[in-house]
Amino acid sequence: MRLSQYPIANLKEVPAEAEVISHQLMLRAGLIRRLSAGQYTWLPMGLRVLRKVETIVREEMDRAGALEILMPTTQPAELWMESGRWGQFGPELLRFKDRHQREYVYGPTHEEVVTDLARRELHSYRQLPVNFYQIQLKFRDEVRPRFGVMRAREFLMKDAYSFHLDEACLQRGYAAMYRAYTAIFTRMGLTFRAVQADTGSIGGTGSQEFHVLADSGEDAIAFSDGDDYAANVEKAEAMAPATPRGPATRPVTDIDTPRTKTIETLTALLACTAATVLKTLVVDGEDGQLVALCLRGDHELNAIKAQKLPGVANPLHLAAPERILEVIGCEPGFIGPVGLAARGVKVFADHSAAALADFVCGANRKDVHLSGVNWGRDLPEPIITDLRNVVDGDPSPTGTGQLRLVRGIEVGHIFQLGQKYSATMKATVLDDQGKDAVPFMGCYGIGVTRVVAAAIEQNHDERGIVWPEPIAPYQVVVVPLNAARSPRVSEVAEKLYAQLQAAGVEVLIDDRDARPGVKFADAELWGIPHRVVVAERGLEAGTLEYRHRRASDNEAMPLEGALAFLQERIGR
RNA sequence: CGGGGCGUGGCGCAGUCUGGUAGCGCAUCUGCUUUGGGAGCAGAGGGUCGUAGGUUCAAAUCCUAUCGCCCCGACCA
Repeated sequence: MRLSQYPIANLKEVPAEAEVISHQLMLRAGLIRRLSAGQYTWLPMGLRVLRKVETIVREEMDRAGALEILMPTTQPAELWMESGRWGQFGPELLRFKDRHQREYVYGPTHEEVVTDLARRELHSYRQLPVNFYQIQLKFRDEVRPRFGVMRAREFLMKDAYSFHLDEACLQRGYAAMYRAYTAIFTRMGLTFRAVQADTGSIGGTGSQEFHVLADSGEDAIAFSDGDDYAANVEKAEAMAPATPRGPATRPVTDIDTPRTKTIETLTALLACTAATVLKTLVVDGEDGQLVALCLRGDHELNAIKAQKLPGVANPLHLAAPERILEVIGCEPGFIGPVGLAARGVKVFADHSAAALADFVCGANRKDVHLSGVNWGRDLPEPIITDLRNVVDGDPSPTGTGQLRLVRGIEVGHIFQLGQKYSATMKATVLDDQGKDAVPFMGCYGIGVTRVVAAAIEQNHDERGIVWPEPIAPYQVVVVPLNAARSPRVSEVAEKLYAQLQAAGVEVLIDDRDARPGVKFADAELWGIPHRVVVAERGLEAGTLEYRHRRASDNEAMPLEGALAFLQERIGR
């Protein structure tokens, strides 16, 4: 493409709406434009990247034996009523009516539609296993769309759904998708990690997420430095401490702690570490009761784990202060587990909280804490469970190595769904005995648009985007300098451009009447991997200047054989 | 949905408190000069100040309502 004929100008200033770096760079480099909250138009330069991501996904899905289909974006509500999700989904599901007042949804996901397809088309076990996938726009009416295309309301997703006669076959299909995803993100040139994940509301038995590693990632992931264990922190298991609880050595004592409502102020006042303090959080129970969750002062509650506990409301909700005052007789800030059982409050403690002895906790009286408290002596033993987020240095649940924490952006998720949809929607096939069998399903998603933003989060510098080569919009940019004054520069640049094009290289020529600085800045903002400068200066010596986007210096390249030089660098 | 903030040429902002008929930088267009890291000079075009009411001789500015957008939180395959 000729940049002289490209109408979208790069922005020097960052639009005020953009907070994260990928969003800023995508706007500045003219990859996307916002239409409204969470909706973006993809401009030519951005769309090329999106299509490359899509192509890699498609090729690897095809290679894995999946079959591409295309389902409608809009779906009749009946299917959602049939699966039961019409009631389960909240306002995130965009609902509307057609002219006949028939209810529809804009698909946020396609389990219902694909299951409906399966029950119409699949009748025999001989047709299984099968994996249908599509690359399709989705709409989810997110409470708060943000970060540009990273968390948009409308986005492009690759969603695949597999059908299997039995669970063993599902496992094999799932494993094949794991391999396909690994191939996909590897081919894209991204640094990523597959981690065990919580299955969330989708349910099912096994689930793994694929995260692009980036410091700005929304998710924390934990992995062992001793083996290949890796899990989302939501899911990562926190082990009981290696050293058991010590003996009780001190009596319970009141401590005056006026206005000391946080662990931070408490440890400052008492000159102790947070690891010797017990923190008590009170949440709503299932039945209107309250439930107390005890953690060591230096640990953080894991909401996913907590809301799965028997008797705890799901979703997790911190109890209202008024309700706590009513039941416990004290405002939050001075809550402790002592005496709660007598008030009908169930007490759970994290493994490490349960291992404390002679600990400090709230006294359930304003401005008072207790010290020297011991489980079993001063209050009943709690229900011991895993309640906290793992922290860096925790032992790995596998027993090998320690956990390390990094941040990631979830770009893929694979699930073993089981028979949830096939059973509810009666998608059965005949097995080899001629009996009805309910297929096992898997579902596998990749956020195609999100991959683009994640790639930028992971690969950029102060000058702009640094595309991994497999997804760069163009491979090479030819930059003639001062061509207006030098017919020779223009000739050489045009010839090279034509050669590269003929050789099938994706090439840009910056034939704009612009100063060198402008051209360099734009090429770097766009993140084009290979840059060739054509200028009088080098032509005298019969050389051009080559520079890779990641390099900091120019390299001379011969004018004769320029094509071969570049092809070698591109790696073809 | 709770909390906070912002809507003024395409983009970034000032002006609002204290009412007097809109300004700066970037971008765009024209001309001349310039040409290896986002050029200089001269000139030009472009805004009913988100929208709708109200107060006033007079509203970007004050009042009311409303819409949109952003951030934090809760929420989220």
